Amino acid sequence: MDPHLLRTFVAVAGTGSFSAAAQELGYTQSAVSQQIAALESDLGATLLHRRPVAPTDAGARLLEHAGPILLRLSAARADVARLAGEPAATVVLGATPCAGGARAAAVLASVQRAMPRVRFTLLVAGRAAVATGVATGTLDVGLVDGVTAPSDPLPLPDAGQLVSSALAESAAVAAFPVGHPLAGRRCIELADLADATWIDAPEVATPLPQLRALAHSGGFRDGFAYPGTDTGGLLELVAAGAGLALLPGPVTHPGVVGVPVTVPRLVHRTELVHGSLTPPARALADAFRS
Amino acid sequence: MDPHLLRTFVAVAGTGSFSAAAQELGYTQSAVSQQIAALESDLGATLLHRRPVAPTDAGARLLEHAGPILLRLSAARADVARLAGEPAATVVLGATPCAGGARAAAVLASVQRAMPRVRFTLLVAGRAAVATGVATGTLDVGLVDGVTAPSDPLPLPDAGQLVSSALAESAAVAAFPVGHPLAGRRCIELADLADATWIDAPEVATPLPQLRALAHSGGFRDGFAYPGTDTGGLLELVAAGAGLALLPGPVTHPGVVGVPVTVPRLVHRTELVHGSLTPPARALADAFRS
DNA sequence: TGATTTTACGATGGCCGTAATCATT
DNA sequence: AATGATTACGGCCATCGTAAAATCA
Repeated sequence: MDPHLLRTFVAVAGTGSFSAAAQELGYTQSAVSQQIAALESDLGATLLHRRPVAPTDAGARLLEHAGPILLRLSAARADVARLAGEPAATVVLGATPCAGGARAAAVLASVQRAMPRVRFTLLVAGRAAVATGVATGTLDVGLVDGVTAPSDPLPLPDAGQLVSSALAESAAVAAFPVGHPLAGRRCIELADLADATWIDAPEVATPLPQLRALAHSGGFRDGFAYPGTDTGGLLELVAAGAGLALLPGPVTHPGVVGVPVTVPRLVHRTELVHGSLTPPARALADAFRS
Repeated sequence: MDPHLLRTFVAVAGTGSFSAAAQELGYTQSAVSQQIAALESDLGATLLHRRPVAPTDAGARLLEHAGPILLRLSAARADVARLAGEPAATVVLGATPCAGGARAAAVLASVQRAMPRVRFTLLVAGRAAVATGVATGTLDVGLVDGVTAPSDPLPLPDAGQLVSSALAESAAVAAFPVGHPLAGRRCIELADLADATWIDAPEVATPLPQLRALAHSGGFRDGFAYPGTDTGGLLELVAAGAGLALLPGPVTHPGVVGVPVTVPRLVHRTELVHGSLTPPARALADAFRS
């Protein structure tokens, strides 16, 4: 199972086309066809239905493994490179929208002042992008926020020895439109909200699948998807009655009421996450922790 | 980073010799040398010191990744094979020594009676062996026991979607030789034992590194190592004053006193663990859970 | 019929083994 | 010296690209 074959397999499964995958990877259609054939013969199973091309059961199962394997592979490469290469003259901090606030900017600026020779950069991206970026070495340090139970860490993709430490916690708040029957409550149980319609805003609120996991429930019907990274825009949708959302911290938006979730007690936590650190990156991480 | 190269790298690092690794893998010394050279040139870092051959810092880091990657790779292969291959006529149950007790045998026998066409087998092995066996498909179902906090699952090597569910829990008990100053206590805090000498018996008691993690302490000095799988033998050592041990359940052995650990509250739990299940393996798993 | 995957085939490159060389104890 | 890693070299196999054939919509 050559990683190359794995990579073209996920490309083919992702694009749903041999030719598109070939173009994406800089191969010939023929080469892709041969690679898939080789992989299938190696594993002794057909991985893809052709015309239309879609993963078989076995292929779908392989896909679940392929992503993490490829991720870990590049994490290993980046990890070794960081340890063996010359000391990097640049440090990139990745942050999710909510985590990369004023404090992040201030810390970054102060460390930059202390080490003028090193170039510090801030890069805002989604949760998954920050986590994989840190794992693969694209980012030196990550700031990730999300909602969990107080004793549990934030769920991160497995890419080896990622260190994460909590920086701050605040209450997790469910956002209702005014006039919603539950909007008057002082506090609320998550289970009561399983039947409501929710907005799936994975970048700025809590991803729905995670919400279902936290509540041990299959509910939480999703209405709109909100791929944006702007809290205000999401709250507009909530005010308009498009659905509920589980957000960090207090909600102050016309037409929206925030109620803290008490059972299970949920917190919005921002965590600092990193792999092995170059010296300047270590300085940045230490600055955040102090 | 071809998995082949990774595999020979861990073999070389493990044996501490190019020639030994070559023999182990069925290669020539020359081939191994070339593979290591290729890997080092690919990663742009020297991974091994030569003469004596020992991993460099970068090599050690790579080793931390290589194991899980290789494990996951074979897990993927096994997973696909199980899903695509013909229905297996044999089911292998792996169990750690403490977990594979009378109940395991009884359940196995009853399922065997119900499905005479399928061959059910019990295989007793260490924790790690059972877990990796389940992950790589060598074992269909695993029974693993160990000590943790009540709310935490047992730590398992990451090999994808392993399902684990608790079967039974009992108190975790620290074993003292009679006459030990703490042996008279009704209950005990783990932190009080950090300065004591412990026997490292990873197969039958709690591995010391895990103990340190549970107590958030660097203590727990290790005296003897006890690689065996026999509780009686370990308790002989305890009685002789060789050190303490953290064990499942009540201790009844001459010269040894057991005291339950209360802070943090620790339990000895046996978990049922499996990946995807063939139908007969599913029957076995269901029998255990009911 | 047309788009798309598969097969055929020749060329290139990679990898292993044999054997000679080099280095360290 | 002797053990053990590296380098040199030749042969084999794998994989890619070009191009023709086959297959499904």
